[in-house]
Order: sequence, then C-alpha cells, then structure tokens
Amino acid sequence: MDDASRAMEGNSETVAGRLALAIHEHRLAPGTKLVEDEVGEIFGVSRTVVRAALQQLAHDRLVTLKRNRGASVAQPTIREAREVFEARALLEPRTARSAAARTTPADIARLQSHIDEEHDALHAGDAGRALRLSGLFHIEIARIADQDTICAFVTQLVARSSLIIALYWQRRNALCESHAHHALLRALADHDGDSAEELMKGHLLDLVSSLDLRNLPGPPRTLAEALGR
Amino acid sequence: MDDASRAMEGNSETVAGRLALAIHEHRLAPGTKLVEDEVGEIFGVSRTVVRAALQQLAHDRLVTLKRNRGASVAQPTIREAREVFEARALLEPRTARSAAARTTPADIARLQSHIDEEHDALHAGDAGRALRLSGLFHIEIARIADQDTICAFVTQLVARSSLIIALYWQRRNALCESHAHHALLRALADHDGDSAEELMKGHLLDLVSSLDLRNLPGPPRTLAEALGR
DNA sequence: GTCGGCTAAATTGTATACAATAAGCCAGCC
DNA sequence: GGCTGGCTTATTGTATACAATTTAGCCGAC
Repeated sequence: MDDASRAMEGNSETVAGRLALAIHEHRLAPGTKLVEDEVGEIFGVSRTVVRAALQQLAHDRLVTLKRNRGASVAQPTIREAREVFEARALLEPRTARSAAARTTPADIARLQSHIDEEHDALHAGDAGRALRLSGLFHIEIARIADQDTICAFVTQLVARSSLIIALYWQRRNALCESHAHHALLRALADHDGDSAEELMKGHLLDLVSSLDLRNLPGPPRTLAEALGR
Repeated sequence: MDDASRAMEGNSETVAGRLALAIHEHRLAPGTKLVEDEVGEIFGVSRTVVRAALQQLAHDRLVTLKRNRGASVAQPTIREAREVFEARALLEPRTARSAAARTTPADIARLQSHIDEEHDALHAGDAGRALRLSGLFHIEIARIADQDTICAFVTQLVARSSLIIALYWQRRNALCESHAHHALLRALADHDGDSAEELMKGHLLDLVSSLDLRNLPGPPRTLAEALGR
C-alpha cells in the first residue's frame, strides 16, 4: 500500500471507474468481496466515497450489494447472461445501422485504432485489456450513432458481458475474433446500414454461442458443490 | 413537518422511491432544486441517506447532479426526449411480442386492473396518478416477458418519459388514450405476438407525436426567454 | 449609478464516530 | 463427538462534525 497507489482524486467516480476497469479486465474475479475499508485504503479515500462508488457499480450490476452483508463483484446467473445478450440483440444491430449513416473518417480511424490496440494487447498476452478494447468497439459504435441514452445502456451491457465472459467463456480458441469487428468497420466506412445491422446481429449471436450457458456450474454452486462432495 | 410525514424506514431506497414517485406523478416539477437538508428533514433521515437516494435517482436520469451545486429534478432536453423514445422503440415492441407468448390469465387481470385504475384516476382528476399507472402498464409488459434486464431499462425509460411529458406535452385532448392499451391487452390475451409488436410500435409513435419536440421552448429557455423580453 | 471585489451565509464534499448487524469462535452441554 | 449457546470481532449503516465551495448581499470605488 505505497503512496504511489493511492493519493488520486477522492471523488467516487474515479474509484468506481478504477474498480470497473479492474472488473472489466478480469483482474477482479466475480464473487470477490469488496470490503469498504480495504478499498478505501487502497485508493486513499474514506468509506463515504467508497460506498458511493460501490452503489454506483451496483446500479450497473457490476457489483452485488446485500444489506448488512457488503459488496461483491457480481456473478451473473445464466439467466442473466441470456438476458444481457438478448437486450444487446435488441439495441446494437439497429444502432449499428444508424451509426453507418453517420460514420465519419475520424470515427473510422478511432475504430481502427481500437482494433489495432486490441490486436497488440492480445499478442502481448494481456487478454483482459484486449477484452476491454473489444467492448469499447461496441460502445464506440453507439457513440457514433449519436445516441447517448442507448450508448449508456450498451456501456452497461458490455460491462456486464465482461463478467459473463469471465464466468461462462468456453471456446478458448478465438478470443475476440477481430474479424467480425473488421467487417463491421468496413460496413460503417461504406455507410452500408443493412450490412452493419446484419453483421452486428451475427456477431452477437457468435458471442452467445461461444459461451457455455447450458447447465448450472457457475455461480449457483453453493449448494450443488456442497452436495457433490 | 409533522411526525406523520416522517419516521419511515431510513433506507435510501425508500427515499429514492418516494422522490421518484413524486416526480413520476408530476408533483415535483422538472428543475426543482432538491436540497439535501430539506429532503432529509422531510423524510426524517440524515443527509447521508439522502445523498445515496439522490445518486440513485441521478443514475436513472431523474435527477441532475452537479458537483458542488447540488441536485435538481432533471429537465430532459428535446434531444434527450427523442433518444428516450427511440430507445423505447427498440426495446418495447419486440418485448411485447415476447410477452404475448407468455401472458397468463393472471397477467391479463393485472393489466386490466391497471387500465381500470388509470381510468378511475383520470376521472377523479388525478392526472399524475393516471400517468404513473399508464407507465406501469408498459413496465408490466416487460415483466411478463420475463426479461429483468430489459424491464429495468424500460422502467428507467418510462420514468424519464414522465419528465418528458411534463415538459413537452402538447396534445391535451386524449391524456392517455387507454384505447391503445386496451388493444394491446387483447393482443396479449390472444397470444398474438405480431399484433402486440405492431400495436406497441404504433402506440409509441403516437406518444412521440403527441409531444412538441420541434423548437426549444422548454428547458433551454434560460437565454432565449431573457432575450425575448 | 454601476461594476468590482469582499464578506457572510448556505450548501455540498469528505471524514470520522458511533450504533447495529452479521460472522467467527470458543465453551459448555447433551 | 457434535451441536448449541453466548461472546468477540469484523463489517456495514447512519449520523454528525468539519472543510471546501458556491452563492448572495453589501459596501466602496470609479
């Protein structure tokens, strides 16, 4: 707990952002207990601001908050995982279509840099960072569509997806097939709304199919595990 | 500030819920300043819990929170109003379709009671309560679809719609044409997903068209109003 | 008479103290 | 030996105290 790791701005948004980043990059595993005093000492702030940050994260479903029991990194159930991707399926394809009509060269450059950075991170072995950049790609598309409200929803869904991937990832071969993102980039550059919508729809289906959402081995193993032994 | 009006449970969710209800029923107008001490005294809790409640409402965009400047009931811009209804257009029609496949007689009864209560409230002159019940109808449909995640989004969007209606309502004739809701109820009862989706889509379009989202007379009248006089 | 800065009041931001609740632990009992 | 009971500790819930910031009003200078 050296001084370098603390002494940042004391506002709760910074703390929430740092925690969210750690969750997003899979440095904080689902189920990890987040004790207020500990977090506060790490960031050099009091419990007051830590509590505000945790409540913020709980509202985004990144953290589970039980009364008198404290906060933990959320463990989405299989049902919740399905719901998140169903919501994304409703929002993102049509949003990609809207984005295609508004994409500027600057947007293309930014998306391309995301793909490049993701590629670099993957080859550097930093899968967490790659995953986060992959999510940023989706958020960026919602931003290009100039829809703040939908962008906020997508941002939350992408963050929750990161937790879902941490729990239910199965197909370890192609971590984040940037192929799909590259194809999307092309459709956006060509202002081809039809293709963008279809590509996004297919991409999300691919994502879901890369998860193991069949049985219940993940979070609800409290009882099952105890009975199995 | 009699004792009857305070002395409820001191948790922030209760306070947030009470405030949200007041906003939803148009008893708290957009732009109203929410001073922490005042709210705390009204509900008989300390600023700590009031702050938590306000942050919660701010996350739902029902309240605007500016650093060192406090909280106010949000004043959605025209742009935000459009975005909210665009998001609803993406989420609700398809959700109504899903709901139609799962609607039970108990669901029908509950929806019917919402329509009836809305009718009663309207004839009793309680437009605020009618508006809230009208919103509950939409939320109930998302709940029937058994989609907690989408339901949470719809809940937030309905609440924000209430603020938008407070600011931009124009067509005063048919307050909440329960005709549309009644038709939707029929489609759900018949498990007619196609009709439910179409009816919901049309209903949302009607809602938007009943608003005056053209010029900028609403919230940004800070400068315009001053210049006009 | 108006503009500028200065002071005071009000309000929010943060930390800490205390109370309440839950979890862990040891002892005693069946 | 295992279980139950109360005690201890750790952690959260809430209130309050203090610091920082904004806001309003006022006085003085130009």
